Amino acid sequence: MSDGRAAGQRPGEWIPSRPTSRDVAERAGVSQATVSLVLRDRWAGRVSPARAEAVRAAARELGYRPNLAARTLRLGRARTALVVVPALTNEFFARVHAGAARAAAADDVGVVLYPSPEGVGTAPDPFTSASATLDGVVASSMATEALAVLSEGGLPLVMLDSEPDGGAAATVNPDIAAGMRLVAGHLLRLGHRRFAHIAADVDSWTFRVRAGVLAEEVAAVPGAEVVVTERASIDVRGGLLAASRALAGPARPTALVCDDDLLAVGALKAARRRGLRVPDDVSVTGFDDLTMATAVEPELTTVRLPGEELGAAGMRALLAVLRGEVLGTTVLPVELRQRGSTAPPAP
Amino acid sequence: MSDGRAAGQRPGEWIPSRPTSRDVAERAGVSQATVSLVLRDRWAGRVSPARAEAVRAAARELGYRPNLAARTLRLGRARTALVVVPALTNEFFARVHAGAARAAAADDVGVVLYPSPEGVGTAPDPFTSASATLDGVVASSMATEALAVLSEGGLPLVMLDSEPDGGAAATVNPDIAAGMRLVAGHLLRLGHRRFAHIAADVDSWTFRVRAGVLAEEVAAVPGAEVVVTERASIDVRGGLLAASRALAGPARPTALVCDDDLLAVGALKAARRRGLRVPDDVSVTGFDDLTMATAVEPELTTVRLPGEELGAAGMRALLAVLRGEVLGTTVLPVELRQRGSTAPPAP
DNA sequence: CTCCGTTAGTGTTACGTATAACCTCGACGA
DNA sequence: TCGTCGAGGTTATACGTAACACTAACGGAG
Repeated sequence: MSDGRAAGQRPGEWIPSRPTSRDVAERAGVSQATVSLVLRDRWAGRVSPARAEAVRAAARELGYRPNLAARTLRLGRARTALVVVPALTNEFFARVHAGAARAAAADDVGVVLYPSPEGVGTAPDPFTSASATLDGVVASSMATEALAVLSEGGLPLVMLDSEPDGGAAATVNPDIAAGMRLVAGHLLRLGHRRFAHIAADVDSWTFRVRAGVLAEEVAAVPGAEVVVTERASIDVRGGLLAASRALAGPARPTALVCDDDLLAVGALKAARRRGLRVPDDVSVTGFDDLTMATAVEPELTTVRLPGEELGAAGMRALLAVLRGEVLGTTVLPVELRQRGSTAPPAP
Repeated sequence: MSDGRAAGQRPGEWIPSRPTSRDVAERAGVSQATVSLVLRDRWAGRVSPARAEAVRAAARELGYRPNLAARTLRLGRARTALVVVPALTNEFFARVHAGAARAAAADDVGVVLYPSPEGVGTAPDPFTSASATLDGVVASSMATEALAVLSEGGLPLVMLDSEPDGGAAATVNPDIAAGMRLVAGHLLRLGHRRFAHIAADVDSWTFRVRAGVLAEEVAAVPGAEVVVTERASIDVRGGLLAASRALAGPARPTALVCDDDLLAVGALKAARRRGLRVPDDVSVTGFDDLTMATAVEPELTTVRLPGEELGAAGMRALLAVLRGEVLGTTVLPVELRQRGSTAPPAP
């Protein structure tokens, strides 16, 4: 090895070697330590302004970027958080991510997104497959089994739309119970008495709450009843199948309460296939207020969950936990968006 | 709250000190070097099976996870690739990511997803905001300005659905031209002669190709014409507005050719609002074959782009480039999905 | 008995950064 | 005159891992 500088034993193949802080130091005629001080803005009263500017100029000319691996190793923390979402395909979680990324960026923290693949058991380990060193985790409404995997990481964990006091360092939830109360109240006031619950087939806290509150609210009105509950995978097809089954029963429900807009869109299709008009023959409601909710005809009455704010609040909670603060559960308000898919039942 | 595991942190400054390979070594009664050899599976003929097993047991008991920052620093490569998508909200790019992640995992490489925020100029630098050390980049059909930012990273770059020979180390494209030819041929055979092009308002290669091929194919048939081209932001609302304008013109088109399913769904709504029936009064086509394409009524005739395969092929290309291979452009086949939104024009 | 190859390890180093600890020099007060 | 102080740096080191270079023991061949 006649290579002067990096005669070291680089394993593997050739790597385009980026300039290091030492290269910058050499070019600026200072020591590596000075470069670090200047570039980290720790130079007040320790480096003269002229030299500081020289260092910055050298860095700019070389296109220097600090090696994140080395920085992380040295500092012991990565200024990076992992955001875990159950599905990327679901627009709601894209919003959650956007909010989390925004909040993190405000604190100069980066975000790595981990979309948990279907079937958590078979999923690759989020902590290594995310390939970044991490300081903490924000995870959205996961199934209980997925939650168990996450808590093994040994990292501060903030849960979104999850059971309060469920072992996480903090929890941030949209007010799911209030959302379902709004839906039930709206439909009951319209005169509906026979409900079907098109439920998600995921065993997570948020869906248990939805089922519980719906049952509760309906039971509070004499003569009202949830005549059938059908479970469905959270996509349009699942909603279609489940709603078809629900509508096929003997005492046909007049309102289909769906745990998710995707299910509701499927329910819309199911109703149409059975020759039922929405909302004249059957009302349909969803959850989330996805773009799709206003893309379909009629537009969906749905509960708007503040996805972006949820992600942002979750990230802020994580950053607070990392600073040593102790947090409990935060609850964010939700809204009912009344649109064309709900109306009084046919007499 | 009283969970023993997660509550193990003292108040104040707590550094999440995970066990290191040295801790494992001590517990197993060997040197740190041996731990590294065993855990990296480099021990064939260098460590006795008994000791190797002891090391693995110690690692398991301590819950040891190698420090990725240290490993990356030592190796000079991260076994991590960045996947850049223009929008997370778009299901198509979720598919691209899924494919890329799958292909990367097969080679034991991790993936970090970077959803380019709106307005690339103002976006935080993808390379630092992704917070991971990276070996290469796979980027999907970006606007030309975004591409410029990416090429500054000094990393091997594979572009998806982009201009061949556009400066990337390799390019993988769905056969967009063939897709548009299928759409145009289908509509022309049905008898359509007056077309509107509902185009994306993004200046990228893929959309220029779509416009070019549509114009070309239509011009090849006497009497056929693209009577209007409307640009729209790639979402349902954008499609609605653009299609409204297109349908308001004097020589009303009988077919709305949309650059994206989201635009097509908007077009469906626009037609309905104007009292036009689809497909009887006007035909509509899209691109991508999103879930939404079959959620609407009528279901969309659209070009299915192989999103997952695109991502996987892109990642395989990147890995090949990292191994030193030289690649050109790969083209993946596309399919026309004929559904209910197209029919012969009214006489 | 010596030489050599093999097996089974260990010692040591470097990766690039951040920072504590140290050094140097001129000005200044006593 | 000397000690002291602060400004303006530099030197040295540690972070955790991977792997090269080395060693020691042992057995068989010459």
